[in-house]
Amino acid sequence: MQINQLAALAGVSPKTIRYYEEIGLLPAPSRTENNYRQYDEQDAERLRLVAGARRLDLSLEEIREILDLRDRREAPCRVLLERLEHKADEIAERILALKQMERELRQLHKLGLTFPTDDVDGKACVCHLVSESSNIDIKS
Amino acid sequence: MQINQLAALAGVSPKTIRYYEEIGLLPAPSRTENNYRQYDEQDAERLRLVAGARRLDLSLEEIREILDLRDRREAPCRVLLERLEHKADEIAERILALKQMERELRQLHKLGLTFPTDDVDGKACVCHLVSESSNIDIKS
DNA sequence: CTACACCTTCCAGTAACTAGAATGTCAAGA
DNA sequence: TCTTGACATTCTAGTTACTGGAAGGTGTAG
Repeated sequence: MQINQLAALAGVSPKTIRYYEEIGLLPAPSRTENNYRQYDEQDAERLRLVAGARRLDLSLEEIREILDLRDRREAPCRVLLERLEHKADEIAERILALKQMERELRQLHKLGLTFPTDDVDGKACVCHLVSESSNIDIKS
Repeated sequence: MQINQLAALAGVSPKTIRYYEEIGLLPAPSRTENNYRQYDEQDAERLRLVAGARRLDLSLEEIREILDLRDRREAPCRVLLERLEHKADEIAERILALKQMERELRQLHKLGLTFPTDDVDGKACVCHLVSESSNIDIKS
């Protein structure tokens, strides 16, 4: 199959596939006589693993590790399982941080609404609040 | 004050300050006779606004808009206020997406635990689950 | 005199692609 | 037969917001 077809199958762009090949994540495939890349089901499976892992937000480096294990015929399952859990923990943390940030933004917004919106220089302006935002204590 | 001092004041690195200057976010400051950058309180205030906004995850382009308004003596508060709200909405969305992803990862992990961990080729391996993860229906 | 801590510029690299230019190949329709 | 369109190829460069490092100048303390 050609690159476009493989791309559709895995849900990525052809550019992405060439990129993965360039960085050595995917092996260089055979070519037809007109120099088109030629893929088979095995390539598709490998790419699906990559794309699936990407969708789960694993980094290309993490994915490379997993593929390397697989290429050395060591079962990557244990490692993959670990990564999955680790990633979930990371995401949970990220969620907490984002929640905190959302709270701050909403607070700042609410506070800013009570301020005049045409005071360029004065202190009574949301700009000033933002400048100082690292120092604002936000309760609740 | 010198660049290091300004950096400490605003909570960013000197490199970052030079970078901001390079892309025109901060004006080129005056120099001492030995070519060191020389900053004053006004510079500090501007950088604090930038740093504060960055901490709230506004992009440099968004910040540039706000600064441009201010430089044209138009009060940027309204725009900034809008941006804050918009950013908060964006973050809320992102949180939802991440929560979904966390759920998926945990599900996958749990499911993977019930599979053998030494099956490189077989379908009964978490690797295979990941390959197919886009197709898995995750309830709850 | 020599560390040491500052400062300067410039070049390169990060992650994971994406955009675009210039060119080649192939099948179908007028 | 010609041309149009949809594929394919390679290459370069851009994205975001910095960070790291090299190579060198400056200023102060011991």
